[in-house]
Amino acid sequence: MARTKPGEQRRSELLDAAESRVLQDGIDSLTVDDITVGAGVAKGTFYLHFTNKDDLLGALRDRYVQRFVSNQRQAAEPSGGVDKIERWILSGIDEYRRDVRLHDLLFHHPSRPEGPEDNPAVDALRDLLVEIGATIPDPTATAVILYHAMHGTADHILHTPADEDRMLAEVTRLCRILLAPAT
Amino acid sequence: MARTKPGEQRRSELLDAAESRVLQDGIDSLTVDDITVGAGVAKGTFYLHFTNKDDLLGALRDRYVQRFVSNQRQAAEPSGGVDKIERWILSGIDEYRRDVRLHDLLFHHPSRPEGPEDNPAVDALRDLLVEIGATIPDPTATAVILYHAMHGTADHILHTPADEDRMLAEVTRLCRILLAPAT
Amino acid sequence: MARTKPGEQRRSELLDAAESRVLQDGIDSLTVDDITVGAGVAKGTFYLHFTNKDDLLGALRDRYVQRFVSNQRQAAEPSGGVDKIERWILSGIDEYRRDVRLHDLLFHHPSRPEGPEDNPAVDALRDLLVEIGATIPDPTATAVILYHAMHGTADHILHTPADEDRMLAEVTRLCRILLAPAT
Amino acid sequence: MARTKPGEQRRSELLDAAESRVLQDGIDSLTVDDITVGAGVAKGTFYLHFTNKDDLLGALRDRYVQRFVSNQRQAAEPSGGVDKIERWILSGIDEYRRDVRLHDLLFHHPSRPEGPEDNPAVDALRDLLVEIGATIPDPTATAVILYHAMHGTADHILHTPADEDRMLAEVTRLCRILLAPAT
DNA sequence: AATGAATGAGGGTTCATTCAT
DNA sequence: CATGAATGAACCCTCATTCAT
Repeated sequence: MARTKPGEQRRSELLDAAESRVLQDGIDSLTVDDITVGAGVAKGTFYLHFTNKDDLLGALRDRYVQRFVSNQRQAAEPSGGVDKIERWILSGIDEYRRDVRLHDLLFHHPSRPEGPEDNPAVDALRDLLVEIGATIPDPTATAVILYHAMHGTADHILHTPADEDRMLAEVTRLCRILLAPAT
Repeated sequence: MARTKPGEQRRSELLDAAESRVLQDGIDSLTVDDITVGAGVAKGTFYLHFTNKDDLLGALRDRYVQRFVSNQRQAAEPSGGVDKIERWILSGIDEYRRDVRLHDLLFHHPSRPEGPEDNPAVDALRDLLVEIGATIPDPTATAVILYHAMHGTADHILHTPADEDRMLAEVTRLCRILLAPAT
Repeated sequence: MARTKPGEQRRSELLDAAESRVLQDGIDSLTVDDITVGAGVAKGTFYLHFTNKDDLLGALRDRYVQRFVSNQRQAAEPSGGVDKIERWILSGIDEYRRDVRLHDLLFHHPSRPEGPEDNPAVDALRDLLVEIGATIPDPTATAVILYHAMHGTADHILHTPADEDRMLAEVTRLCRILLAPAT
Repeated sequence: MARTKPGEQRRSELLDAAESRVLQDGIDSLTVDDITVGAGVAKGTFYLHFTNKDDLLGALRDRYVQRFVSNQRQAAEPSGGVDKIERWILSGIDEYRRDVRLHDLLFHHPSRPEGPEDNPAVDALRDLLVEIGATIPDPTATAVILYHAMHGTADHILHTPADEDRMLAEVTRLCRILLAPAT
């Protein structure tokens, strides 16, 4: 039986198996055994691809962020002006809602290394604000706030799905108000 | 030496010791031994006051929330109108900044029981918005967003202290815009 | 069932169990499980008395040395002059032969911390040489050599028991020659 | 690139790599990976030349002994009489000092198979004693003792370099006294 | 009310060895 | 001859919880 696979694929399969377990039971109960059994390999194989469990968690986080920003970028692409921001925000909320569980599990876990570690999503949003030439005093500050409003909105909708419509409406209002050309 | 103390005091001392260790090293590395040594009691004493470690963590969370809302209420008290909201927000940011580490450690930890579990701070903010008669379409939605903007701002300032002024300015702007009587 | 025992006794029992396993199979195959099973306690109990396996090995070495020098001292006590040295040497050989296996296992093992770490037996021998007023140019150097001659003799007898008599005779000759008042 | 090399050379390179790693970190931490990486070959190649790790360690020991006795023989060659013994001893000390670390690492390690296994160096010394016609009652016994005195002296000088001169003087004295034609 | 010795399940990591290519 | 991905048994150590005193 051909057991050898290209390195990238094995690594991916291990990440997939880990992600799936994390979604089921969280990081704390995640064991290397779980992962390797899930990926159909022996325990030692894990250490051929990751130096230890934290290394894998880091890889999981990187993969998450990469997927996220790439999706969001794609969704906002076609539009322009304030619409672009709105779409970016709304697609972000959408994506968060789909993945928020994984997000929180991965990023609100003590295994995450300390340190500032700036948020690529905030940076992307700031760039977008600049790009559309929004008439705002401080794009960075606005980006931070919008980003957290987006995140909080997604969270809230998850906890209270009934509030979905009103929350989306309010976020939209916030967007328009914050970015409206001051008259 | 009289080693017996009133139950409430022992319990408090254990909570204090635990909180102090959590602030130093996080929850994951917190052991019952740490706590009892910190409180100057034997290991078994812990189980006289808490049924298990998670029970203590829950008590720590309750104490945190109680302190927080009570402080914020006090700070906003004297003012009225939009000022009251602004004060509430700014004092919240202030307090978060002082305690955000403990907050995140306690509330972003997998030991926290799952489930919706509504946020008393958001409720308090909504009540405030209603109380001052803000002319907004959806006080609840606005409260959610303002709350997360507040939290995100505090987080960002912690990571990037240099941004303090601009962030506070932007949050103030947000408050005024969102709550401004629509003209 | 009264499971609690005085600390010193538990510690001793663990040392005994470990020593016994080491004598059977050497240090490399010694596991903490072996030790605790041998001592009739749970695994965790081991770590109540030793910080880790190396710590226990160190304790085993200390105990060995203490026993050794104390026995040797006792054997040499009654005599005086060159006789005292001879007795010390011969009792040392005797004891080595009884314990050489344990000695080598403990002291010729990589787990032993590096570093000079002077040999208490050599020191004791030097003191003895001085005490009896041996007419030798360099008591320290003579002590080193006699000590190793003793050790080597014991080793050789163990490997080749048939040589016992001749080896003891030669060591005795060596003693007398080295310490004889130069004429 | 032509990766194939004559068997003897590959084997030698593997031995060299292993010896070098042993000298740095000891046998316990020596891994087959270390060796093959050090020799610039793949892991599997190791098993083309040695049946397992212990096999390689045995080869390392054999090589060591071969080198040692051949060097010592060469050093003693030119002289005769007691001088020859003295030279043999002193060159032995010299060589031990240079290689004692490797010696101890290789020969005081549990991986060494058990059993009597007589010492070729002692045999060589006994032959030498007989050859020069030393007037001693028991050449074998004397050889054993001299050999261990030599080894112990080398050890001591390594631990306490300051004692070098006095130790060499004492060993010389011992040689002369032990071998001196009894008057 | 308080103690603290004892428990024992649980999991991360290492590494010699194999074997399909 | 040579490769190196894969295997999986083995073992140390942690720590929440119990319970006899």
